[in-house]
Amino acid sequence: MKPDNKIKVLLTDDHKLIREGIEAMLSNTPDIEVIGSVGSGEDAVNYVREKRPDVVLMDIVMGGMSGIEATRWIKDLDPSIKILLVTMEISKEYVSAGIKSGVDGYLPKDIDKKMLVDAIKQVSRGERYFNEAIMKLVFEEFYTHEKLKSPINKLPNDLTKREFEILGLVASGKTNKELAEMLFISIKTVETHKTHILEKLNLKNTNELIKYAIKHKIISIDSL
Amino acid sequence: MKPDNKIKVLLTDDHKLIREGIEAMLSNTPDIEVIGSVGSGEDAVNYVREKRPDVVLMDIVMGGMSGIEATRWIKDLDPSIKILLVTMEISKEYVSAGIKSGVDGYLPKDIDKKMLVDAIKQVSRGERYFNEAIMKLVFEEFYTHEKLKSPINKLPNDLTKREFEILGLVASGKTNKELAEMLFISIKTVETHKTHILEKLNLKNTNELIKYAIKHKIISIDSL
DNA sequence: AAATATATCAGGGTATACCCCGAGGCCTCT
DNA sequence: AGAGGCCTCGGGGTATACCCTGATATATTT
Repeated sequence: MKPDNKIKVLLTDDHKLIREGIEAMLSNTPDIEVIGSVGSGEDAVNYVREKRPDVVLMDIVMGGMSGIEATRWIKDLDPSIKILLVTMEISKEYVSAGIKSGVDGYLPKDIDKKMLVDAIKQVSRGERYFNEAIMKLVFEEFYTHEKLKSPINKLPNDLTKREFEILGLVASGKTNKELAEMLFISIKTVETHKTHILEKLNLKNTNELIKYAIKHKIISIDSL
Repeated sequence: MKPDNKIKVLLTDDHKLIREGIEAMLSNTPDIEVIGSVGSGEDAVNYVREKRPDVVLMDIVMGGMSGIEATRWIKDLDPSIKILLVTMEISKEYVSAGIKSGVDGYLPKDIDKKMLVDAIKQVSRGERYFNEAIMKLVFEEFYTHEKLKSPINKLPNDLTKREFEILGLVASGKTNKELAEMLFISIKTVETHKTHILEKLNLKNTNELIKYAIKHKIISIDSL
């Protein structure tokens, strides 16, 4: 972008009043120019097909095509076009769906001029614009989602304390000898424990034990 | 929790020094009592089996079972026990894995006393403790993950076709003898291939080979 | 008091994995 | 024709894992 070129912005909102409000807000900024203003997602996509704005301010809730859907289309046409979603309230579904469709930022509708200008400049530079509230929301969703989808690991609870302890260490790659040394017991004892573990878990050897341990998340793949 | 009962805390870290440091930090707090201090994930799980702490402070990186895995096991035993992960540096993988395993909070190791006490009290009330940096990190991961789904699992190695074939079979649990029989080659040849594989992948033995294979999706966990 | 579970260890054995060395046949590329 | 990579195989060795049979001590349970 040449320094004398303003950032070309397209406004999309089915409320004319809001479009005009935003346009007024941006009217006196030196680096930003509103080059268009449309009232539907379809129009936004068509507009982008002909003229190429740098940034699209997109309302989420509109009659017809939603802002999310329009975003998908526009990003498919030209991923370099930056899209800022604008929304009344921050909702989980919209944030997640918006991210999936490839938006570059999220704005509340009650934004002030400075934030708006900052956001537009930021995404036009290729950065993203998400405020704390959004990130917190994403975190919450991520947290509950990740937690719920974690499978319940059946525990081989007929193992004794010592056996359990050894199970973890064997799975992490320790040899019998190493175990004997680090636990201050003889190799024979380690072998006995291991034999019992293999019996109880119905396994054949250390190799199967490792696979068992990974499958049942006794050790994690990340730690490998 | 009765008001006259202190919050019972278990410390888990394989560095005794750090355990003692944290214990000293918590020694003069009226509402918190350190009831135990162990040096491994296995010990933590076993300890929790007998005594029931309210909160477990858990190091992530430990010899043997990781703090993440220990968390999973403890949460499976008793989800009401709150777990705070403690880590040197904040890493994407750990945060994500930690959340999946059900942790209630995340602490950096260079925490001061006030933050530590706050975090413990907060999770013991059933709230979560994650700071801004963590949430931002999760957001970043969520964003890139949702946007770019690039599950290209390439194998950055110079294994030959034959070696690769054998890698898969070894990982699936075949012994050298079995391989020799099913491939109609001698055990010596199998050994040679395996030696080359171990060299090229910088591994030590079959155990590590299995872990490597699982990590790199050469064999799937489901097939175990 | 007796039975059971747990943790410890030993002898003596076999099977397997892993190591170091060398080597011949086959292919492709230069 | 030579060089190099790949696949094949061997001798001979050590280390480790695994198996079988027992044994002792301690603690818990019945």
